[in-house]
Amino acid sequence: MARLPPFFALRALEAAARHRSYSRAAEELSVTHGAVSQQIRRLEAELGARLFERRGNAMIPTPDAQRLAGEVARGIDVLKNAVADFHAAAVHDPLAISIDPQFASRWLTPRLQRLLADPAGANLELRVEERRANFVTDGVDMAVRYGAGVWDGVESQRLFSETLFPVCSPNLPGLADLHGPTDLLGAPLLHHTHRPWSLWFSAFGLQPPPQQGLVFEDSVMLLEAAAQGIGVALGRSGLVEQDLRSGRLVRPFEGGVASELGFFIVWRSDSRKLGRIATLRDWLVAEAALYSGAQEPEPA
Amino acid sequence: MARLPPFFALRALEAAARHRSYSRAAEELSVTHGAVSQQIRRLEAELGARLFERRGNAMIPTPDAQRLAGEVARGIDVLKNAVADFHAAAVHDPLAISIDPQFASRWLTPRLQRLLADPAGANLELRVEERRANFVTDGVDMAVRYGAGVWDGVESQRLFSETLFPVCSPNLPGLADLHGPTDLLGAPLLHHTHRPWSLWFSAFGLQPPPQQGLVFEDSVMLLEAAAQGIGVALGRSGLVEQDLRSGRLVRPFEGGVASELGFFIVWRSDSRKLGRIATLRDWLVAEAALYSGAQEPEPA
DNA sequence: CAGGGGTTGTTACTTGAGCTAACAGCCTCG
DNA sequence: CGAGGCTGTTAGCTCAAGTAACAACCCCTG
Repeated sequence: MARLPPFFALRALEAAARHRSYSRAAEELSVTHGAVSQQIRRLEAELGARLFERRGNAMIPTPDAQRLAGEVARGIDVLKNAVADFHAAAVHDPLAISIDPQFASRWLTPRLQRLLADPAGANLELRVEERRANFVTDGVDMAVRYGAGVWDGVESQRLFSETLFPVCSPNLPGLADLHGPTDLLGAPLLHHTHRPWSLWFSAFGLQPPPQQGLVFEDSVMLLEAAAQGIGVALGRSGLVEQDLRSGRLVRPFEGGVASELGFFIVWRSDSRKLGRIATLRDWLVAEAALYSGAQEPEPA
Repeated sequence: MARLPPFFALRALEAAARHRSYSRAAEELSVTHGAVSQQIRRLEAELGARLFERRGNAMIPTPDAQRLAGEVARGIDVLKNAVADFHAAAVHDPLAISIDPQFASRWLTPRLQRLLADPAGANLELRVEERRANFVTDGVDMAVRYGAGVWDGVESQRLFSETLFPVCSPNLPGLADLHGPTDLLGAPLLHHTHRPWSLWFSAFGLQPPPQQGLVFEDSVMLLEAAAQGIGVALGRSGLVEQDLRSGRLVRPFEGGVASELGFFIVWRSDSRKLGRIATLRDWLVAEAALYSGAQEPEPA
């Protein structure tokens, strides 16, 4: 492929051919006429052909130069459009959101109608996916993730603030002897894969017991076991509220630990769609605050 | 219209996206990887968006960057083609020749078949036109002109070498008294618009008489008047040969002046089609030498 | 026809964009 | 775990290219 002459020389040619004047071209390109003159002279040397002829005070392009200028104009247009489209994409392209499946099904779906009716819900691309999407390479603008709210190179905002505390059946044997955190070290503990008891014990400066015995992946099953009086489970404020109200579960003693874990809205602070991200984020946060508690989803 | 980012930055983006590697891109662009890295960083700053993400040893473009790169590639292609077409035009475009009408009708037309059958006659654009075409602005590659062979900024080669000498009727009164140039000063002179007697007299260091009396535009009419014994005409070797052979005209005394005027092939030495011009020029010159004399055309 | 305003040609000089070079950090693979 | 390969980053330099200023030329107008 033939080497491309200096780009600015081509621009100068194009502008000069259009204006039929070096001075006008120079003005348009914000340089002096001398610069245009030199560029075109160099271009003529490189192409091996005269491109302009001076006629009085006008510069007349040769037919060949005119044709070349036209083609160059097309090329420049393509480039300008490419850049313009890139910028426009930040405004018009869907806001791609990678969403935790649990969050999507248990929390977002019931609110989807409301979201879509709101301006914040315009032009979204909701991707419900298990894996943690890569913001840059996957073209994801925003994500809803479960975790401690600390991820590399992204900003995040907590959607729900949740408290962890022990719960058990009101009929649990030895319930009366449980008066504080230390007492739990000897009690039968029910474990959960993603919310280990260690979160609780370490908050009180205690060495947590090994995560052994019954380990549940599903919170519903965990709480069911607790309700049956098999042991003490670590409950989440959002999830056990109903059971506490109904008396199916009780708290052996007061005192909760604010959990670091939870659902977070995550985004890159250098995203080009920051404005739209903020709008949606604020809507989600407001919505979460509105109905705090009972409907919180369970992470995978 | 949005400002275009530095062209080289766009090239770097395009190459890097294609290779998925700054090093490969740098290689292709004949710069160091650092240059590519900087260019893309600047481009990211200017566009306000990440364009690449490092994944292990590969650089993955974002979907947006990929799309932009594709468009940029198109733009670059348009430019490359524009330049390539420009170069190709020198080889494939018709050779445009501006031809003096007299030359075309009296000399070239009878040889047109031969010319077109010859490789030199391939892909020509013959423009028969009175006015002197401008090589640069009119896209003319070559011309056949009548004159002294001296024009600004162009090269030329004489097609016919012609000699000027006095001719008259063998029955001209006082013919016997004409023995040399000086004698003509007193003789009745027949004038021609484009070949004044001054050409003749000044060659002998004589002050030419004023161009008054009978002034012809057409050589045929001029020679006709001379044959009728009205006066002495300045004859051209190419044109009067037949009349001399038939005895219709005679030369009062020997001695001719090489005329500077004549038909010339004219071209620009900086033409991109120099090779093809030379081929055609040589054909014309050879052809003119072949049949020198009788068939020479008359300028307008 | 002189002269003012406008245009391009041309040159020496200068400046800063952007490249190189070199080193560091990180990844991959054998 | 080390070698080789990739990109990130910085300092520093280079030279491509623009400026500025003058010259030449054109055109129009009073």
